[in-house]
Amino acid sequence: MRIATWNVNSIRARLDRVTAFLARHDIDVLAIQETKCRDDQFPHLPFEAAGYEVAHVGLNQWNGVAIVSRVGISEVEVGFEGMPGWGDPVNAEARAISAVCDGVRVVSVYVPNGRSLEDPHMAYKLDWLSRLRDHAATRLDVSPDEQVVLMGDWNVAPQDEDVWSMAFYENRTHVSEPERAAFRAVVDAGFSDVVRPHTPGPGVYTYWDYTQLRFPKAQGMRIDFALGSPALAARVTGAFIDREERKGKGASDHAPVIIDLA
DNA sequence: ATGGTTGTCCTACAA
Repeated sequence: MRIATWNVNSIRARLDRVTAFLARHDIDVLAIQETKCRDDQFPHLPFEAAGYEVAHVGLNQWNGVAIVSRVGISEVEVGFEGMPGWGDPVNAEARAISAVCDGVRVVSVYVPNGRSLEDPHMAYKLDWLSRLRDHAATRLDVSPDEQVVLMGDWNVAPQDEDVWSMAFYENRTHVSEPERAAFRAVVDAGFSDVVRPHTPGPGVYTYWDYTQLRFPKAQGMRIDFALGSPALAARVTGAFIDREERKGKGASDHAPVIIDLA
C-alpha cells in the first residue's frame, strides 16, 4: 500500500496537479493539508471519478484537511480529543482529520504555524502539539498494536540539517527549542519518523518559500513528516519526497511525501 | 530590477 501526505495550498487551485499526482504514483491514500475551502466547496467529483472516497473538514478559507482513499475510509474523526482552538471566541480549527484506510489509521495534521516566537499563535502551536502527543500516546497505550500514521505539515524543522541555513532561522519559528521539544515528544511517545531513514539529509527538504527564489536556490525546509506507530513503522519498505511537484507553473510551496507499506 | 510569491471570503491577511 502506498500512502502520501501533501500540503497543497488550496485544493481548488491544485486540483489537476493532485489528481495527476495520484495517478502518476499510483497512490492509495493521500492526506491533504491546507485545502483552503469549506466542505461544500471541496471538489468531490474529480476524486470520486478517479476511484477515491473523500473525508474533509474545512470551515472557511483557512486551513482545511482531508483524506482521500481508494482502499476504503471508515471511522472518520474530525479533530482529536483535547485539540485546542484559536480565536476570539476560541473555536476549533480545521487542522486534523483521521480515518481508517485498509487497517491503517491515517491522521492528516496541519500544525499551527506559530507566526513569530512572541506571537500568541506560538503558544497555540506548542499547546496543539502537546495535546496531539497526549492524544496519540493515550491511543497507543490502549491499542499498542494499532497501525497509526500521523502525517502532514508539522511546521517544525526538528534538526539543524532540516533548514538551508541555521543563521537565517536564528530567532525565527520552526527551529526553536520549544518547537523541537514538542515534536520530539511525539516521537518519544512511540511515533517514529518513517521517511528520514529512506531520505537522509542534509539538503533534503519538503517546503520552499514562494518568495526569494527559494526553490531554484535549494533553500528549503523539511517540515512535512510521517510519524508511524511501531506496528505501522514495521511495515514501511520505502519513502520519498517528490521534488518534481515543486517545479513549474501552479506548484504548491510544499512537495508531497510518499511512504510504501509491505 | 537593489526586486524577484501565492491563495483566499481578493486591495488584508496568512503562510
